[in-house]
Amino acid sequence: MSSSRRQYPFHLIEPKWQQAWEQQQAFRAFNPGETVPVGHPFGIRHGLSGKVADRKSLPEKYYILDMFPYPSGAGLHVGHPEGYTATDILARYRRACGLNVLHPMGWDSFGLPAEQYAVKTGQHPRVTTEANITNFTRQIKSLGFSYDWSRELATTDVEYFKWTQWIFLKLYNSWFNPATNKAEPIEALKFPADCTTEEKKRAYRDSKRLAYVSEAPVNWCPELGTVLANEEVIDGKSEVGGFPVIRKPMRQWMLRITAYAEKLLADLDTIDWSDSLKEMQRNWIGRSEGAEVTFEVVETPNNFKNISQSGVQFAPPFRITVFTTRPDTLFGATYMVLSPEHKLVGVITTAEQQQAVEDYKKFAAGKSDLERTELAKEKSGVFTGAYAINPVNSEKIPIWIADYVLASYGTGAIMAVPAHDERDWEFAKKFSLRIIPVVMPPIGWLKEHQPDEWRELHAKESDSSTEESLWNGYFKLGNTFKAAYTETGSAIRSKNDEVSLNTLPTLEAKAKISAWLEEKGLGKKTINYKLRDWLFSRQRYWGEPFPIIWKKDAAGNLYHEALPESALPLLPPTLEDYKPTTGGEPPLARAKDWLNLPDGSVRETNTMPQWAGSCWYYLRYTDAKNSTAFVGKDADNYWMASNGKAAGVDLYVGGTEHAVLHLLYARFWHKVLFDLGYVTTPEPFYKLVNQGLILGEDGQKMSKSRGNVVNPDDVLVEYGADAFRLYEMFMGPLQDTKPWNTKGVEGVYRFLGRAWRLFVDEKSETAYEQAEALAGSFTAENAEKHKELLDLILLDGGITDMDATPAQLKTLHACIKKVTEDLDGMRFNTAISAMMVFINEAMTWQTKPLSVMKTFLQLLAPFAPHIAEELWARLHSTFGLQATSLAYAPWPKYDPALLVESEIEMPVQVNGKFRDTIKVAVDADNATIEAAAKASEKVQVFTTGKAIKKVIIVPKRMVNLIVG
RNA sequence: GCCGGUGUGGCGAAAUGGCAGACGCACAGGACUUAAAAUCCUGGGACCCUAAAAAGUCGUGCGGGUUCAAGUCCCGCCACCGGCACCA
Repeated sequence: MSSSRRQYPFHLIEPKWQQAWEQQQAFRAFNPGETVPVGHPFGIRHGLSGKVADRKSLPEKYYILDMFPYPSGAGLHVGHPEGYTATDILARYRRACGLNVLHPMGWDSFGLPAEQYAVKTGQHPRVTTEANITNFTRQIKSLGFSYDWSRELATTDVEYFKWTQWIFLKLYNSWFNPATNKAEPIEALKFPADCTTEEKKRAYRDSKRLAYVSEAPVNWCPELGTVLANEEVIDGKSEVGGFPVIRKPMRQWMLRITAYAEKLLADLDTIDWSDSLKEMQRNWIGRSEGAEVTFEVVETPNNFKNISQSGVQFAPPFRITVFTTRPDTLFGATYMVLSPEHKLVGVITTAEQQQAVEDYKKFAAGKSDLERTELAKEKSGVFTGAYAINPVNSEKIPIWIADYVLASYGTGAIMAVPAHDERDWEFAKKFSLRIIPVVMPPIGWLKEHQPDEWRELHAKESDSSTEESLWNGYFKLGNTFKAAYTETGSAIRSKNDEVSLNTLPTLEAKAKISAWLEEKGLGKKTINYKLRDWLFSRQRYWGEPFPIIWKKDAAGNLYHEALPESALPLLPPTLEDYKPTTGGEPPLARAKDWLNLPDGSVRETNTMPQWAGSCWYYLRYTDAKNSTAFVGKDADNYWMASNGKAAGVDLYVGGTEHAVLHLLYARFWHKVLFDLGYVTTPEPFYKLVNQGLILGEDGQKMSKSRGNVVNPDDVLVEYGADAFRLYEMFMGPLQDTKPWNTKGVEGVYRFLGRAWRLFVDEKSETAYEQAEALAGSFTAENAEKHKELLDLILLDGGITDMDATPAQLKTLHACIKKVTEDLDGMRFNTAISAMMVFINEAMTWQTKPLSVMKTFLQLLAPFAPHIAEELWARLHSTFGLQATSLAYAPWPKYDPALLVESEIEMPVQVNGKFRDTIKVAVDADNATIEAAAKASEKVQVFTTGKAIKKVIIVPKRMVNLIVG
């Protein structure tokens, strides 16, 4: 900590204004139907003081949102305020522009750390969570953000998670109707004819619900004691903590997000997000178009064991359906591969291969996800002993199993075309399977991969040979590919009695064979997605309990049933022991009283993941106190409804880490709520910006272990909130990754000091300092006294009520223009540099016009609101003006006429090289400009004795003389 | 491997196809001071020449191209960052 003198008394100014804003509720946003208190600055600005704000009288809305933080014990990190400052600047700017700005903050407060702390100490997670929220609130408030704190929420609030549970019930009680392409209530779903019993009806509905129970291999993390969603597993390790994750079959709740794959993908085109983020979501959804093709398995004397699986009897003939994106290569399919988990494996395997197949299945099942990725280089698999018939050429092809075919994608089975697929190629090479090329590559491909063959062919052929004749020669010589050719090309050797693909380019070949397959009932066009359903239950204590109970039917089988809405909120039980169990039994199961209901049914003991609460918090902010609905119609209509192009949240700022987690989940929930008619827009976040990572001073990612973490509290003590805010924005473009530099904070701090000294009287400041020294350092107790001291500082006599000179006006209006345009484009760093330019210029003025200085404070206010408010208030009282709130003062407009120069400098080039500048009248004609350029001595050095061949004049820009 | 992004002084960074390096940091020199800090003023891409300057040459990851003119547009590479990764 330096002992240097403060640039200005930010330690008095900042608490003073934060308190004033809070008392006045200055940044409260008003909903339609609310009464605007008399004297509220918003009401004064918009003529609504003391009136009920109906939708027509309210100005246009602007909803600007931060990703709410998880209130960790470590407190605020410098990365949090980066996004928060950006949104705060824009919120303040839009307010000044006259919009009704909704800018809320809250807490994503369910989560693992509080629970782990509870396991260690026995302290209830609610206690630590509340303490952390208190600390976060203090830190965030000390930065002077203009949040509407009346809308604060926490996902752990009973009044909040009641509605999270309510939305879950909506998911549970809905299904996706492909005919109408939207979610509908499950009661409206018609039963098929064979649903004759209650059990069958129940099973049918359960198979359609958007929230359903599935018994399948899931991601189990033993260290965390819970299952995880696919999105939470990175390279076989948990996203939180980096612990190993294994596959384990468990009964879990799933959300049918795959029903929305197409909408989630298509609607990306309607929203304004960065390309990279949209691309991440597109990749995650992973749409691919192709066809399903059915192959019949050949019956041999020693295969086809008559086995029943999950109660379903299997009987021949057996058919295997595969998914392929290249149906045009079907003639090149020389074998098939099933995933080891494929349900037909046990049925078709021959006696001879029985043991090998069993061993391989065990081997594959024993691999963790991590091992599977690491071993990906080497293909493995075994022959089942069975064969299938290729439907296009009746060839008998062997059926293998291999773990490079995934059970969870497509149909869990493939046709292998080794000539045209990298993976099939490797597998075929390893196990000496046939390779038949059926797509003709460009001849250049042969030159690259098989130069010897290429030379041989070229030697034989004439110059006029076509690629086709070269390839014909190639195959005639008995050559075959030495690598897989996976691109498109013309089909070859793809012909049977009914259909020929030969000579067709890939796209047409695909269409032709698909049509033929469809006609024959052998296949159909299909679209597949990589996206899997969302695993939605966790074996944890600190999460929303599911509003579900389990009952037994007449046969003694368990079935689930939803609680009625009237039973909400369903509170979790109090526990002594929050520990997860090793077997995957949730901690809630320990609470026997809570678990067992009088009628013999039991409660669901899993809880929802942390993402549940963050899936809809942005909706709750619009109507945070509503006790009869998760959000009221009017509130949703006003804050989320379409206005021109924008819909939903107008601007959402947060980190990239949520690209395929929160941002995908929230879009999914929103679309369901939209389909069911509860919200008015199909997308929640119209525009989204990712702030870049702030690195440590050493250029490395900030982390405790590296010891390079910057604590905002420390920066605030030394430089104040305004300097902190300004620095975070001055570092560089918001979206960029950039390193922290404490010297840089000093730079903007000095800028604020220069701005301060432009206004205040140096002598009175000295008097204040002496008084402050006597009064002792600033504490909460002597805050009032210090505030009085602050009043000792008087304005500088250099500010006068005179007219501004044209030069001064020009400086000011250039600044207004730049700052306004940069705010619209979210270029905060260059906006700040424009204000620095203004201050550097204003420092040279003998006298400073009041009007100019007032306007400058308005420009500064969104960035450094405390110092701006203080100086604004002082200017008004000193000059006896009516005190108004700076926060709602109308944003200044620049006058283009003032920026017009009478004389301008133009660069002169000779042969494209800059040589001199000339001064000409702004409206000078080309002849005058040319003459002035030629008259320049520096230019003449390069033109004398040479002919000027051409003169290029771009008015108001430059002159270029071309000499020969 | 595939997709997306980024490459500009010692550092963070600016530049509607038109004077590259605004603004800030660090640095150097000066003023003020007994001294320091703070503040204020001045300087600055590299090279070459010079006592100093002027003038000149080169310069936005590398190689080409379009253009009177390219950091900016086009083609081909390289490096780094982020995401996905046996998805048929």
